Amino acid sequence: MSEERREDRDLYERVMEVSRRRGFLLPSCRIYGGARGFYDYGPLGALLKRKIEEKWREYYVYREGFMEIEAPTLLIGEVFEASGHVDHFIDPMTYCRECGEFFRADHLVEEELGIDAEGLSIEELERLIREHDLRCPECGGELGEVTEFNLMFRTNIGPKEGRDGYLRPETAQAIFIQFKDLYRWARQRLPFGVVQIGRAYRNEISPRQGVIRLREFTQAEAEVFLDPEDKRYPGRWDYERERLLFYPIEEQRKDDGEMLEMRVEEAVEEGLVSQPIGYFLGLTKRMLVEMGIDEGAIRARQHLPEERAHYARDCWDVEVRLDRFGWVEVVGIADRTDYDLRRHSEHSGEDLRAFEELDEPRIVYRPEPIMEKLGPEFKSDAPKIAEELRRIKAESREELEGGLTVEVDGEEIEVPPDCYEIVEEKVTGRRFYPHVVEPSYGIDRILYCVLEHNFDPEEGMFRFPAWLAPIEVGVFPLLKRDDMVRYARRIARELREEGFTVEYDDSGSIGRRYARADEIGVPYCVTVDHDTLEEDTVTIRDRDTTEQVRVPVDELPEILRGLIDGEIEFEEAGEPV
RNA sequence: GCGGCCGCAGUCUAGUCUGGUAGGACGCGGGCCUUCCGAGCCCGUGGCCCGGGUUCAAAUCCCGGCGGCCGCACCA
Repeated sequence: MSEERREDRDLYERVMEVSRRRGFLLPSCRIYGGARGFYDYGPLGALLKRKIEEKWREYYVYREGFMEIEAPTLLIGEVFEASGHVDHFIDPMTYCRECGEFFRADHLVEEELGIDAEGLSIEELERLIREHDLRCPECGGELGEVTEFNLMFRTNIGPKEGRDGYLRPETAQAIFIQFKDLYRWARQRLPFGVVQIGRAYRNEISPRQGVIRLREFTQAEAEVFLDPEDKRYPGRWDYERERLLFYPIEEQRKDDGEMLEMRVEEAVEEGLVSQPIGYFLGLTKRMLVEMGIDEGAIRARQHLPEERAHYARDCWDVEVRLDRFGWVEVVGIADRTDYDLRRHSEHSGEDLRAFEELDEPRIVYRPEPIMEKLGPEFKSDAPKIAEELRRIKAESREELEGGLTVEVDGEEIEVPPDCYEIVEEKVTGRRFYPHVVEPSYGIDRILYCVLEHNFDPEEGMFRFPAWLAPIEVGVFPLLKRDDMVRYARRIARELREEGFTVEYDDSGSIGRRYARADEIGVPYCVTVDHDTLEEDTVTIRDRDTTEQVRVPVDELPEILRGLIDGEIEFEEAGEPV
């Protein structure tokens, strides 16, 4: 009966059950009844997560050479005002008391009354709804109170009121606001990349699906700064040769739309994806496959215009197919253009532009305002006019002669020639806002995909790639006898000193210990037996074949390292048993 | 946030309808056994999601909360 029931449960349920029982993932705050949208990583989960993050670093930091920074998760309000998150992340909501339908209060007022409701306060929206007796557009029911739905967690910094702060809804902003220093550290040369791995927070209305939608989650983001005039990322690796399933907007809109399988380089050539996005799609696919995710269950799907974020011009998700949830976004690669740097420049007053030196300096001409003339002539408008004049550049002196027209506050103003002096200026380069292509990884989702895709439902165990297994080596005495126990403990200690994650186990029978190790995906188990005591050799058991080889104890660390790094085949690791 | 179903040791579950104070299996810890693939035997560990109400008495009935699953909505 219970066996039958076990088979009824879907993969998600089984994976989560093992994960909970063996300490990968557990609901937070359990003794207080749990907290939706929050999960703890248990001992094995924390190890696994670290290995995933480290693999990510291998790709982005060690191989691409991107700079890694780590910034606070709590940032002051101005940052998110500039980034657009305050406007785009806080929605006034209302709902129907009859049918329970949920609405954006401002959209509803706009549609029903035909007025611009943007920026209206909660109270004003509430008043408009009551005054005009607005009803539910679905069923005509009475509407509930208007509440501010705040996707960002807001707090105060400092005592009392203090300064506004938000827990970051994405890690990216911290990178943009440090652009000046980062650019300098990159020797002021584009392209360059900056990464960050860290927590981000979103107060989701209704988080579900375990670790797939969390209120606190881990992002690994890379911001790749590119020259908009040559918006390519010349990667040093061959990820563009990866084959991938592409699901572009046009196919999604067709009734019989299908995914197109091709190499990244072909997709770039055909104009399906931009080169930098393509490069990181290919990179991502290779990384996911390395983590044991099924190649056929990975695709690149382009965002439809209506689902794009406020900052994105184009965005492709890398999705992984899961048993229960279908295609799930695990990585988003967005073209953020110069949106963020421009906004932060405008809001902070800092110039966050890059500079490129020209091969040959150019001579340009510009009007330099003469304030003694401008002042008496235009009074209080003079400073603004001067500012506008300084913006004007010309190829030749003649273009500026005989007076100029500038626009100030929407008004055309004629500036007579005696109000400025034409000066010659040497231009040595151009200043511009770099564009940003952002591959953004949801580490928690990837971790769940890794669990599900490496889960063997027949045996009820994880078959992680050896390098990824949270516990790399199990060490057991064949019998729970003092001499074997001592020997095995010593081996376990020595392997730990060599940097392996090791589990020593002497409880129950040897078969039970292998089974326990299999369940959490331990790739190799070392057993101390009678021969070990005689001749200092041990057996290594391979998780996936259950075959064993016998090796000398003093070569054990080296052999295990080779096995885990995939440098030696198991059959060649020692004498077959 | 709405509606439906649900909540008992680490896991799976009997008991809930009909109120009388919780039983099993696996796991886990210890012991025996001395054994290379979840063996056996003995001992032990551990539970009614939280709060309130009804009642002499609540796992059981009622209300509220929290949490889980499904559908809707939300997920820039």
